[in-house]
Amino acid sequence: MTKREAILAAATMLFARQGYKGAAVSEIAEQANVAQGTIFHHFKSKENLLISICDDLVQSYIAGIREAASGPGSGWEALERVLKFNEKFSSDHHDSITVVFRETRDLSRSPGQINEHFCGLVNQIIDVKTQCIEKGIKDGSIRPVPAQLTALLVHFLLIGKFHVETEGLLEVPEMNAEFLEFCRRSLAAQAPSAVLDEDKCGG
Amino acid sequence: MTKREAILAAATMLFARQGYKGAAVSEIAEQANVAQGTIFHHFKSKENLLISICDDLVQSYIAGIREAASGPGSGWEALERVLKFNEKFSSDHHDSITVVFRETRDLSRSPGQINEHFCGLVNQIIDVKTQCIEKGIKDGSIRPVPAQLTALLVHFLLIGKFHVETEGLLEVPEMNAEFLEFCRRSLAAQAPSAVLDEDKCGG
Amino acid sequence: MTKREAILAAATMLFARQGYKGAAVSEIAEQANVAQGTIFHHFKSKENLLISICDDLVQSYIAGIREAASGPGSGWEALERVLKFNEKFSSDHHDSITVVFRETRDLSRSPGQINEHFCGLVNQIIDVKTQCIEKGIKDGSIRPVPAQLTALLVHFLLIGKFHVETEGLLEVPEMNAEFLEFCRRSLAAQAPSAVLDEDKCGG
Amino acid sequence: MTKREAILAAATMLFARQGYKGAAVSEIAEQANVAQGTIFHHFKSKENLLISICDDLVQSYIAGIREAASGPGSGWEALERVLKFNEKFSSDHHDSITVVFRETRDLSRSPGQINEHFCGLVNQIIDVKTQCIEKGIKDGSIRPVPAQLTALLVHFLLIGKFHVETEGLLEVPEMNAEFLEFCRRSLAAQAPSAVLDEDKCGG
DNA sequence: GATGAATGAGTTTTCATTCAT
DNA sequence: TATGAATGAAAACTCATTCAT
Repeated sequence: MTKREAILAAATMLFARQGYKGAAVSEIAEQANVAQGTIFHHFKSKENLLISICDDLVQSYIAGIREAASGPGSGWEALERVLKFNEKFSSDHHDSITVVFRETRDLSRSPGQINEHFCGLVNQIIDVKTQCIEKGIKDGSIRPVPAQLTALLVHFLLIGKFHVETEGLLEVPEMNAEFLEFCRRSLAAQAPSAVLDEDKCGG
Repeated sequence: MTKREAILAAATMLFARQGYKGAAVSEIAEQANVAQGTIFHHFKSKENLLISICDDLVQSYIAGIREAASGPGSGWEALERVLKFNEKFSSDHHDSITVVFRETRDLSRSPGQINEHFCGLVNQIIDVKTQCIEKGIKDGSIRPVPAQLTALLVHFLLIGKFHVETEGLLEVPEMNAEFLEFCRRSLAAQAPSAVLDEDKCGG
Repeated sequence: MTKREAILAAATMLFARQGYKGAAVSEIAEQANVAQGTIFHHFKSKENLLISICDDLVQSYIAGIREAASGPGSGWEALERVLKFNEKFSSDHHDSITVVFRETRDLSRSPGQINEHFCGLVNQIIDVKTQCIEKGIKDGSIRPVPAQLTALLVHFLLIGKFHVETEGLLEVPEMNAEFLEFCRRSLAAQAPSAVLDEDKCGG
Repeated sequence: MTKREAILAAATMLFARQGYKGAAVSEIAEQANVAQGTIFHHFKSKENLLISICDDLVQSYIAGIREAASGPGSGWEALERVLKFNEKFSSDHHDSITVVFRETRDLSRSPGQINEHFCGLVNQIIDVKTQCIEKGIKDGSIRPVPAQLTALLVHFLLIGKFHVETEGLLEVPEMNAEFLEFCRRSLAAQAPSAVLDEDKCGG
C-alpha cells in the first residue's frame, strides 16, 4: 500500500465515522502513519481529499450499474441486477458511501465545477435506472409507468435504505428479498401474484 | 418573537445550510440579532441548541403521524394519510428536517442518553407505520406482507426522497401522486390496481 | 493602556524589527501580554493590524506637515518648517515609520481599496511640499524651479535618509543643519551664499 | 542558460515582487523549471540564494561607480558620471536592486559576517562619492562643503528615488535632468548656476 | 548533477465558552 | 436577562530542508 492509498483509506474511515469537519487532518495522518505534510503533498487541501474519495466511489458505482444494466434479458431483469449490484456495492464500500452521503450537501455548495461535476454523475445514475425501466416497459416486463419518476422512486428506496442503515438509530435486519419483492409488486408486469390476478379475470 | 425564538430560528437556518459544525455560534448570534453570550444564557452549549431543534421537530412529527394514523377508515387509508401528512410536514419544516437528517449521525454517537432518546423516537415512527400496515392486513385493505419490514421500506422511501430533495444535486419534480401510486401498487390489496387489470383483460 | 493599544504597540515594535512576515502573531500576543485570540478579536486579521498601524501613522504625518506648511512667512520658511517637522516626526515615530517603509511594497500589492487609499495619502504628502515650493517661487523666496519635480526630489532626500538610517548598515551622524543647508543652496533664492554671489555681480 | 542561472533569475524576480519571505522555494523552482532539490544542490539554503543575489549586485555596482569616479576631468564631472551611472544601473538591474533594498534590513540582522560584509560594501560606496567631492573641492569644481556628509546626502537622494520608484505608490516621471540640476545647484561651484545668476543681474 | 516524496515545526486563523459588568 | 471582551486549544495549511534514488 502506497502512502497515498494509506491516506485515502484512513480518511475514508474517519470521514465516515466522524464526518468531514469532525475528522482532523492530524488524526488522518496518525491513522495513516504519515506526517501531516505528506497529506498536503498528495492532496493539495483537505477538501481535495474528500473530493478524491467521493469521485473515486461515484465513478466505480456508475461503471458497476452500467455493466449490470447492460446484460441480457428483460428490462425487469436488468433492473433486478442493478438492485442486486447496489446491495453488494453498499456492503463492499460501506465507509466510502457513508462519506459521500454525509458530505454531498457540502460538496454541492462548493463553488463551480465540483457541484456540476457531481450533478452530472448523479444524473447518470438515474439515467441508467430510467433506461432499464423504459426497456422493461417496451418488452412487457414492467408495467407502463412514467419511467423517469419511477426510476427516482427506486433511487429514493436505495438512498433511504442506506441512510437509515448507516445512521445507526434503527436496527435494520437483512431484507434483500423483501426489498426486491416490494419493487417487483409495484413494477413488474407478470409477478407471481399478478399471474393469479390475471387467472382470476380469466381471459 | 422572543430572543430565544430568534436564536432557534437563526440556528435552524444556519445548521441546515452549513451544517452543525459549519455554523459558528457568532454567526447565529449575528443572524438572530443577539450577543453571543445570550445564546449561552438560553442554551447551555451549542450542542444543546442542536438538541432542542431536533427534539422539538421529532416530537411534533410523532404527534402528527399518530394523529394521521388514528383516524377512521381502513389501514391503507390510514397509511395514505400518514404519507400525505409526511409530505406536508416536509415542506412546512424543510430546514429543521434537514438539520435532523444532517446531524443525526453525530447525535447518535454522542454519549449516553441522547443516543437512546433519539433511538426511541425513531422507533416510535416506525411503529406507527407498522400498526397502519397491520391494521390494513387485518381489514383486507393491504396485501399480506411482513408488516414491520414493509413499514421500514416505506420509511426508506420517505427518507430517501427527503435526502435527495435537500441534497440539491438532482432536480426532483412534484411527484406526490406517483409516490402514492408506487406504494399502492405494491401494498394495497386488489381494488384500485386490480380494477385496471380487470379493465385490461376484461375488454 | 487598553489591550488594543498594547497590541498596536507590540506589533509596531516587532514589525519594525523583524518585518511583517517575520513577526509571528504569537510573538505579538506574548509581547502585548494578551492571548492570541484577543488580537483577532480587535483586528480581524494580521494584515488588518498592519494596515491600522500604517494608516494611523500616515494620517498623523499628513496632519503634521499640513500644519507646518500653513504657518506664516515665506514659502521657503514653510518648507523649512516642513523639513524640521519631518525630522522631529522621524525620531518620535521611529518604529512605526520603519514599519510603513518596510511594508509599503506589500501593501501596494494588496487588492483594491488599500492600494488606492495609500496612493492618495502619499500624493497628499507630495502636494503639501509642492504648494510650499509654489508659494516660495511666487513670493521670491525660492528659485524658479519646476515645483512638483522639486517636491519629489526633496521627498527622495527625506525617504532616502530614513531608509539609510533605519537599515543599520551605515552609521549616520547628526546632520540636520547640513541637510537644510543642502536644500537651501539648491532651492532658496536669497541664501547667504547667494547674497554674496549677488553682491559679486553687484547691479 | 544553466540551471543555476535560471534559479538566480527566477529568485530575483520573485524576491523583488513578493519579498524574500513571501516567495516560496517551491515557487522559485517552478518558475525556474527545476526541481526543488536542485535549488538546494546549487545554493545550500534559501538564505544563501538571497546572499548570492545581493552580493553579485553590490559587487558589480561598486565596480561600476569606481570606474565612473576614476575617469578624467574635475571632481564635479566625476560625481556627475557617478550619478549617471547610477541611473543606468538602476534601470538595468531593477529587480535585483529591489531585492537588495527590500531585504537589506534582514540581512543586517543576521548573525556575524554577513552583516559586516555588507556594511563594508556600502561604506565603499559612500567612500567613492566622498572622494569625488573631495577631489571637486580641491580642484574648485565643487563648493567647500563637508565632503562625507554631502556624499551621504547625495546617497539619500539616490536611495530615496529608487525606493519611491519601486514602491509603486507614486507615479515618478522621467527627471534625470532635474535630478542633476538639483545637485549641481547645491554642490557645483560658481560656474553653471553662477552664469545664470550673472545673466540675471548683469542684464 | 538532478529529482520529488516526505517531513514536522511553525503559521495564521477559528471558535465554543467564560465572566465581569 | 443580556452583553461582548477575552481566552486558549485546536484547526488547516505552508514551507525550508533532507534524502533515497
